[in-house]
Amino acid sequence: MIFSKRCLHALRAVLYLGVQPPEREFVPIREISQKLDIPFHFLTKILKELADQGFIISSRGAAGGIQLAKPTSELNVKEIIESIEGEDYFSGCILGFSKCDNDNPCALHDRWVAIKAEIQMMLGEEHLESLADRIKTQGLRLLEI
Amino acid sequence: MIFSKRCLHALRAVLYLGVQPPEREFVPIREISQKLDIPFHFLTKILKELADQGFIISSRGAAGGIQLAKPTSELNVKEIIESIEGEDYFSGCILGFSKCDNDNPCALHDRWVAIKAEIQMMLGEEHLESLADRIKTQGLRLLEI
DNA sequence: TTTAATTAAGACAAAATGGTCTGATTTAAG
DNA sequence: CTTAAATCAGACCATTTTGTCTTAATTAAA
Ligand code: FES
Ligand code: FES
Repeated sequence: MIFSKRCLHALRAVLYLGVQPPEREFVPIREISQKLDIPFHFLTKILKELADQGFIISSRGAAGGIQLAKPTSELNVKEIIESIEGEDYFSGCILGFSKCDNDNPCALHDRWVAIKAEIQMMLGEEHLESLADRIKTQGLRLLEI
Repeated sequence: MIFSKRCLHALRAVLYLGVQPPEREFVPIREISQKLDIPFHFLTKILKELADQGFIISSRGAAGGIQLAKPTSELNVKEIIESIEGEDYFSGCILGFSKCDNDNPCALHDRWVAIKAEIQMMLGEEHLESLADRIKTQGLRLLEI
């Protein structure tokens, strides 16, 4: 699998927020946990990271929960992934060398940089808005991992 | 990182075999372990898997070691990876759903299947021969992880 | 036939990842 | 002010991955 569980849980949680009707304010983590079948306390920790990174806002207490920090059009998928997996997640060498380096390439370097560029472009273009839109209008799946 | 350590160690070990002069027969695992800085016993276990899968041949005893089971032109990178990571490693859903399914796609499905196809094509085309060739003629790196 | 060099096997340990639990803190509302 | 509902904090546990160690089996060559 390409992404860690933490990252997948994070992505699916923000997607869940993205498909909520705009009038909804704070969504309890318990609800997300139940609807997406993600362990509650685990999810809480993951979402705290997203809050620290400024992707979501959280509010304690009754009527509390979490909420997207920006409009879905400004929430980028690549950025969310990198905030969980690490900044240079998409820049590594496919053969695992410490740095993917034009000046010291591995045997798959040329081919891999081309594909990496496409992946980065793809994820860099995708915002929560487009994903949430597709989920809502085409009924794409969000449940079951 | 995309591939597990086990997979990276396996790939680098067979690459090491691939760049050996053709007259060399069995190469001791200890040599590979030292040259590539891979833990010996760990590497032994990984290579046993490759031997069981028919990619390499091993011989015990003095003057023993391992050897590619076929000409480098017949050893495919994708197959080696799949033998370590699992057959369906390159067919999963990017959002971690249980199956990447045209009939029940996720919000990134269309874009991801396109990129997956490129990755599979790329790795399916690459044989040990081409990689070993590049390493030898262009001095590409094989050391340091 | 002995010895040295090698892989094979499997128990074990360490580290990373994934997950659980309890209690403290905060907040809205009765 | 009290209570209920929520996040926050951190210790803890479980599983998977990675790595270590010891011993057995095998083989070529002295
Ligand atoms: S150095 Fe390996 S992919 Fe660039
Ligand atoms: S269903 Fe998610 S990538 Fe195909």
